[in-house]
Amino acid sequence: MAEGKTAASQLSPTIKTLAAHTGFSIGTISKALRGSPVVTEQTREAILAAAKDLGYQANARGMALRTGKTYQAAVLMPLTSAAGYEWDGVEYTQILSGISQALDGSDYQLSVHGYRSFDDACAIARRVADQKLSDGLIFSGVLADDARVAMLTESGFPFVSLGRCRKPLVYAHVDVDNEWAAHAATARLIAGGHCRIALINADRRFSYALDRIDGFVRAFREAGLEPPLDLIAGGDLSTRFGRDSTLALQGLPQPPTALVCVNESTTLGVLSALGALGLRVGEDVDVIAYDDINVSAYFSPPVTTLYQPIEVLGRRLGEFLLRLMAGDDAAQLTEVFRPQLIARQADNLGGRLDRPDP
Amino acid sequence: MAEGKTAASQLSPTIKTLAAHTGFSIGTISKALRGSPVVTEQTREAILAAAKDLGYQANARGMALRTGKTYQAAVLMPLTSAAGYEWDGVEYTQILSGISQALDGSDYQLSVHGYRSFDDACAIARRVADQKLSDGLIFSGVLADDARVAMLTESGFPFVSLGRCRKPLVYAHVDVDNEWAAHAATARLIAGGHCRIALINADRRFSYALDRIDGFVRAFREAGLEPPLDLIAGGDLSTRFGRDSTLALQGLPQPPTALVCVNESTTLGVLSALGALGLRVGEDVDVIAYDDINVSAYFSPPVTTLYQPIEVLGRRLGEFLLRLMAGDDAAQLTEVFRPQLIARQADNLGGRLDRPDP
DNA sequence: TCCAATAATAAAAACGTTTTTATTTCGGTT
DNA sequence: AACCGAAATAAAAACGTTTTTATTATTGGA
Repeated sequence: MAEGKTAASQLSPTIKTLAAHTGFSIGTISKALRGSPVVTEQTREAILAAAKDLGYQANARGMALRTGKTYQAAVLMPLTSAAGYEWDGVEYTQILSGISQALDGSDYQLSVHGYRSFDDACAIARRVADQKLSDGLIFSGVLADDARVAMLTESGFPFVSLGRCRKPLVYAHVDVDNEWAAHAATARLIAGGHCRIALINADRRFSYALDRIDGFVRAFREAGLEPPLDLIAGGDLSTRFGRDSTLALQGLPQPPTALVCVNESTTLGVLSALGALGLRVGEDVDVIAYDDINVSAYFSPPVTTLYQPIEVLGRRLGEFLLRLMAGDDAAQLTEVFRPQLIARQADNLGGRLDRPDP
Repeated sequence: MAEGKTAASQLSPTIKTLAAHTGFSIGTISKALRGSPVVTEQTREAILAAAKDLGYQANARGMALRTGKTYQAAVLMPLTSAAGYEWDGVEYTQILSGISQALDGSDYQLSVHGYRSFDDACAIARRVADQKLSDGLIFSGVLADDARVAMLTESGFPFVSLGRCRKPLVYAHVDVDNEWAAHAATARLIAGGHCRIALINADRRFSYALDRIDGFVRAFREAGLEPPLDLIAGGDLSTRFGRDSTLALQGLPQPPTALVCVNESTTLGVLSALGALGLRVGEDVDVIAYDDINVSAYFSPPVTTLYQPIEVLGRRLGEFLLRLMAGDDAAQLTEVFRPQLIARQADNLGGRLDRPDP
């Protein structure tokens, strides 16, 4: 009974609604909205006014179908399903937060793909690129020889990685200067009089784990010492790993007198193990940690850290991806952050570090 | 020069490609793929074989445009931009992990929308629903009177909340039995001989903060005691808040002898403050904490917790949303989890709790 | 005064689906 | 033998855009 128009006006307005209201054709409407120079200023204004009036919002699916774009920015996120590893990957909240902020003003939506293993991550990356599930991709946990980086670089699919692989490929990335940081931490401990220093590290297949070993080794070499390679532990970055590896290391004939920890999750496990062994941090043992979620200040005692606000990295990841999708050159979109050393009491060995050199 | 077919075969195959290969019309192809009963078993098989052969994958954008669905499940995620609050919201990694797992086999993609304030969250929820940016929505941090719940319930947009509001509305939700948990923790401490018990709680506008106060108060009432309302602190759930509020409480004329902490982030701050004041946890002061990321076991000393694997809640959120989007009744999609008390040494007050009753 | 060139807009096609409507085929009735 | 109904499939329309092509109106020049 009621004419169609009435019913239609209930639904969200389309470009056709605008056409009916303004009297222009849908093509003209589209051009006006996209800012094409072929429409008169006067027409554009009329159309924009009508669009505002009716609360017109372009239908993302229509655009997506026609243009082939998805207006999605995808992130690969590690799933932490195992019980006891709940703290694993907590930094992802920060990363996603940063990316989300970067994408905020843009036309892009943030979509998250969970993966269970590296192979899983590769398969998903391939699927995203092949099926064009998104217009760009962000991921972390880069291996020294990372299949995702290789594959996506070759196919030209836009992506930004948090971390660098060890192949001479050109691609957009954000990273922390892990070699520098490990060197700084180790050198500081060596200066404090330590020579049995442990490195609680990630698994060696990760590129950043190798970087850290490099920095660790360099600090010893520069001091004229042989690096204690037996004190390098590699594993998942869980609290449990931090605890277990510390217990194992302290059971050695020549246990470490200081530890460099690769993130705060493991650091908590390290502190827990040291406490259980009756070792006082800052007196019996020194600890320096990588700081990813800025919580080390609250450990007892507070731990000296290399701090890098990870959310800032996340924001940069998002910014880079936007620029990449806008056509910028990947070679220009790289940044390596150098973390900041925040000295707290726990690596001071009872004030020894402050003691003037003899 | 080369015929069009060759070029087309490079791109991902569409329903038209299948039509050309099998000789059927695109309508029949579509019906066969969707499992419509009108096509012969024989044709279906032929079509399915061809689809497999060519690696056909339905184009999500085409489907989306035609059906009006988006095949997106959206999650509202709080952004934690302030420096010093990096640990805020770390549990979101777990939540997203759980949701992602639930969505894994489905046709739905997980998309994340960050928000900066409650009003922001409301605005985004409204936009998602109005513009149909997704087919369903998940969010947490429910207020006692939550505009999102009210708005979405009224509009009929599918959503699942982590937490319940205090209005008599029917909607899908997952929650923790916070009243029970606060009661359990408080009663345990009262049984241990405490009567000056503090509750380090979230802001009172959150529904779950009120639930916890209810349980806290009930435990005192049941013991014939007046609840110490002056010892209820409310704030953001940061580590800093845990520390600051503990320092403030311990400065009172009659400071608390025990604390119930509302999550692990604040707990770390509480422990940090107690350590700074020279108070030994488990001897001078007792602590029971809500356990959200299962890290309390590594605190020094380990803290007794009410443990609920939050990833399980996340998975249930995803499952409920899928069923809701499939047309299930929201009234049936509710679940309240009761956390598990994991007794550790730190709420024992030097063994007092284990002492047989006189 | 007329033509060509230009500007502005309209019309049509296309993206890849699903769904509705139309057509064909075939076995069974009358 | 003509017809009917059902079954299977084909054809067409539609979702909301963008882009290409076509049309109309306007201007300037000879």
